[in-house]
Amino acid sequence: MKTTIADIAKIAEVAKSTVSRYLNGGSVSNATRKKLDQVIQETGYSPNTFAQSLKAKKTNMIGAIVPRLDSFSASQSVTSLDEELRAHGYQLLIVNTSQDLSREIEAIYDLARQKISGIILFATQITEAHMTAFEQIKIPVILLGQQHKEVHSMIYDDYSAGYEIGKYVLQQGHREIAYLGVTEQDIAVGVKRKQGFQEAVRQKQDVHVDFYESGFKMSDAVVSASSILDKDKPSIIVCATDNIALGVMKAAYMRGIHIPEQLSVTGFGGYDITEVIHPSLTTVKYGYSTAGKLAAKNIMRLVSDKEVEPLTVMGCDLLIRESVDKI
Amino acid sequence: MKTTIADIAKIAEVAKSTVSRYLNGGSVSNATRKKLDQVIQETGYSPNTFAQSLKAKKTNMIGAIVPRLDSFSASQSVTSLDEELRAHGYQLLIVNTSQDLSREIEAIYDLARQKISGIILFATQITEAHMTAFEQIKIPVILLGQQHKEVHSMIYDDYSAGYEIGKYVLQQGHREIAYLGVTEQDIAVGVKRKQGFQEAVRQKQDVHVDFYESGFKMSDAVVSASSILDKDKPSIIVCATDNIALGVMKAAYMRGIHIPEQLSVTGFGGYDITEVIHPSLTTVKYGYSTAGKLAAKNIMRLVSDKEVEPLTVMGCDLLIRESVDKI
DNA sequence: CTGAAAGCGCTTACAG
DNA sequence: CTGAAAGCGCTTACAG
Repeated sequence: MKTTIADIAKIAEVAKSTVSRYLNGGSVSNATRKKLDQVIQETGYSPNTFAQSLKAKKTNMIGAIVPRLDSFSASQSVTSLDEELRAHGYQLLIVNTSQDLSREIEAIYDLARQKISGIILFATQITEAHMTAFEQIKIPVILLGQQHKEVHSMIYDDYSAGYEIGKYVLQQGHREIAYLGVTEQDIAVGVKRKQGFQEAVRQKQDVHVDFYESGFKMSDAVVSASSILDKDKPSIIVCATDNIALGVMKAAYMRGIHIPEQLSVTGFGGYDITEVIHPSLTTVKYGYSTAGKLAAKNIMRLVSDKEVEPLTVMGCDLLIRESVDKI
Repeated sequence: MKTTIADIAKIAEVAKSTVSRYLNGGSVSNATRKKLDQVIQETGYSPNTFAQSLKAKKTNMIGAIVPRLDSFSASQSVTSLDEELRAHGYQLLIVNTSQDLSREIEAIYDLARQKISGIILFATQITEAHMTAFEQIKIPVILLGQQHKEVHSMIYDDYSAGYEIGKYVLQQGHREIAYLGVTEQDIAVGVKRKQGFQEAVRQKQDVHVDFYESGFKMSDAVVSASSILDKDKPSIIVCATDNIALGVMKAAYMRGIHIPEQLSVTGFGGYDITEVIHPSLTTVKYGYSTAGKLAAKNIMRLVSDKEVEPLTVMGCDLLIRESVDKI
């Protein structure tokens, strides 16, 4: 039998409103406080969150909409987001959309219906439907990983990351380059990284770059890399993500090509695994944990009606390791 | 302005109860159905979930308590759990405990307070406190990954997995073996896998096995492996998890030891990455996705008061790849 | 400091 | 098939 505020009011011989006040830190006389302390102790009372939310018309919940959980970047960011939020009394509700854009839209409305206080969207593409949803729900939203001028956004400095990788690769003497990117639908990963890379190339003479496109999965990359290696002889394959780089390395091994002696490889991301493999992967480290934590701080500010910069740009660090040869 | 059931009742000129019935699939005349269809359409009405739950005294939410999100096994299982649940109209609420056992207990009570319908606990250890919590909350619980006689449990056949690995390793001619395990606090990973392995060894003559213990992290394994290789010359290191195996491989590379020519390595788990690295890792594949899906089915049955086997044992498959040499 | 009362948005018998 | 009414458990002005 669940005890309610009415039960404990009766036992303690006070009014329900007094109990409520006590519970919410309002002023109560010492005598009643004592009594209430005890009664609540004994009954093991705990408030019904629905009734609370129904009245208060809000919750302490923050929603995170994530395209997938089983990726290094997502799990890192979500974990730190969750920890930071919980440390401040918020609860994180994670919605996995399995990379289905329409589910993303559904999730936005769904979360709003559940009176979530704020939303963090791990964004890949921002469509019209997204914007419509944001306008309708009137709940603070933060975009993580992509930017849009009308929404609070947190992005990595993908352009610089691409530029840094490009500069380093050229410095190491590479002139025959294959760039294995992803769809341009993804502005951050597909466009910005490539643009930064291209800028580095532009500043150098006699460089030849072929651009290719792959899916995000390792297995996609294995296929793409194989077809590149079939017809081309680049000294390096610059990959738009660590996952793709891993796939390329696999493809190389499968044909007996040694890395980095016969083929150099780079990635973007800085996944843990890239340090452990052999040779370790030269890549750009993205601060996924830091981003999650910062996203938490920002959404909490927005929820409390405090100011937040419309755009936060997070830096990245070039990680020079073993997968690139000097030629 | 949020529209409520009262608003739409007024607009459609019917009673609130009629609207509610309409919403919940009760019998309504064709005329009123038409009208309601339209009004709800126009107003974009969506029900307040708190009010619903307050009355109904339950939710369509299932809670998952997870020690960490950033592991292959957890993210795989959670993803499929989530998908299966959503396909049946349930929502998954994920609670990350950051491997803190006391947070796990808190989470159990927390979820109960939120009137969650069922709980899936990604278990590592089951303590007294857990059992007390389970009894108090009176909500269906499923343990995933560990077993307890008083709770519905789903486990992998760790004993057989250990046995299979052992049999294979011996078959390949290995006689000087280092077994790198984990704490025995973890019955499944620390005890069962080792016991299965030992059983295989017992059936063979002249085998020498040294048992060591490592933490779960790759970096822990690098250290443990280094100290093993310093003083010992096993022909193989059998590791209790893929993560540990990855760490061992790293340690070997760092000292210029070739795998598998100079040292063989095996793991448990079947993480995706183990197929991509070079040499690919011989390991036992655990069906994390299948497990998640099955856990979803089981908890839904329990929530609907249907019978579920107290113990579900899930099989594993030996994956023979490149990291073990025949000697 | 304390209590009575209204109300949050919905559902559920109970009549009609 | 439809409606009036009570109630889920809590909070919030408003008096006292």
